[in-house]
Amino acid sequence: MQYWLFKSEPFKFSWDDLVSKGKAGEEWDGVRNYQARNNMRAMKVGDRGFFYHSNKGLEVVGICEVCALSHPDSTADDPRWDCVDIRAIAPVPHPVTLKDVKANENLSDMSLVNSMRLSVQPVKEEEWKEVCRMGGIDPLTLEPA
DNA sequence: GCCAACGTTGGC
DNA sequence: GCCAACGTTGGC
Repeated sequence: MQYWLFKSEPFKFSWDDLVSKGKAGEEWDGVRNYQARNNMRAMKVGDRGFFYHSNKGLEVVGICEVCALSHPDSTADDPRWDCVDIRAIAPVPHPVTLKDVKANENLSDMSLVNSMRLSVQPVKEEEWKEVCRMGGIDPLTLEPA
């Protein structure tokens, strides 16, 4: 399994919006950046991702799961844009802020810090565990820890 | 709301 | 294929 991070501006599409979509999840459309698209093309069903609120909040608020492989973005009129579908699987009990991430030396290589503008990012397994720990969630059971 | 960073576009 | 202009992202 691989790990990822999805950024969204909460006033456009928030964690609560994703939760309200339930098991069916939501097409992660609108991405018009090659690197982000390539990341989505590399995803497999069952891969997990952090859901991060950009602009407002600036924190990891939930954990989601890829529930459909990349496919053409239904909102794009250009066939080069693909996207996956994701669904919410667990909230993060104590949202992990960008400030917290920046302050943690173990996370100094995270894309969130170094590739600020990339909206769909890979997350290393150690980073995944560390952010889960900070957020008070067990990375295996997804129960509060 | 500002502006730095950075990706994309398009003229040459 | 270079690079200036431009648009967008996203933290502050």
